[in-house]
Amino acid sequence: MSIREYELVMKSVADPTRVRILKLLESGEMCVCQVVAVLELSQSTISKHLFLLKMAGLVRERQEKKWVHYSLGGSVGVPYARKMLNTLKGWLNGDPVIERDRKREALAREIGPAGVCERGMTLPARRAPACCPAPRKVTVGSK
Amino acid sequence: MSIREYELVMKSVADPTRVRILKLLESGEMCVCQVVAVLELSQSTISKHLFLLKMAGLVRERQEKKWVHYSLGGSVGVPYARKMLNTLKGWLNGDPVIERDRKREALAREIGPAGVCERGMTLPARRAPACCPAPRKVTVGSK
DNA sequence: ATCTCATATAGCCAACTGTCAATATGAGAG
DNA sequence: CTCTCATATTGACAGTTGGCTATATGAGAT
Repeated sequence: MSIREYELVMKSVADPTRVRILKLLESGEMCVCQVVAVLELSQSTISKHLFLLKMAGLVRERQEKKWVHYSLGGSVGVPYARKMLNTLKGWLNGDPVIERDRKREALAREIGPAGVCERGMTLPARRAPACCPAPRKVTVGSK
Repeated sequence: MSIREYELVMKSVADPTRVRILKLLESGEMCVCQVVAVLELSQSTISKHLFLLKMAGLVRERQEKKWVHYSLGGSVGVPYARKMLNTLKGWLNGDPVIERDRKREALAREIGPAGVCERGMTLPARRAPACCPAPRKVTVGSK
């Protein structure tokens, strides 16, 4: 309702990294390590972005076993958030960055949180054949 | 279409000052001096914001006499911009800041661009009685 | 051609933002 | 209880942003 709340939501969705996260979550919840693996940003960076999205009422969190899963549609009572999430579903679907993320997302969902974490929050090079070892960890989580 | 264009539009509308300008323009075009008078920010600040809004395809400009008038709905071919302008029409209408701006906007429209500029881009204290002199210019344009 | 004045641009500065490496936290497993 | 490990937090740093003052620009008026 207030311009302050509006600003919180809009600034949250305006950032490229955060909108990439939101687009990932459109097809279902993901754990932090999966998001890290897909976007190839540091774990602390992803964690901070998820915190901001949560503050804006755009995502909610759920703990299961050792993983924290995030999903779309946080607290009710944030009308701007829900409206923007809905609008976003129809946007950016043709964007090359988003499409690349989607492919990597499919991989991350295939091998699951445990699989991703075993590999040090990275993804297998190509379709997961459930055989390939993790890459030699020269600089883990780099780039 | 691209995430870059998306970012341009969304960052533009996410700023409180710029959304205030957009809300002003919802009831019709205004010249720069009128926007300055209503928002009580420096002329250069307003000018810069209008430039950014124009770049994002959210506003267009039109010169008439010595004044430049800005209005909503810039270039076609920026789908995000049009969609956001439409969405914004239903938002923030109850916000105290926006409501205050609306009252001042009415004053600015009453006296017109010429009237506003004669007063050094300020507004009369209350309903314009077409008589009151401009305030002594101690520090013009200051808060 | 010159002057005026509304607007645009340039330059500056403090505050904010996004990223990473390093470290702290805390729930599950043993 | 202790250890492990996924996630959160901290601190540092570069880049961006939004505001201002001062100055440039350029179309109308004279």
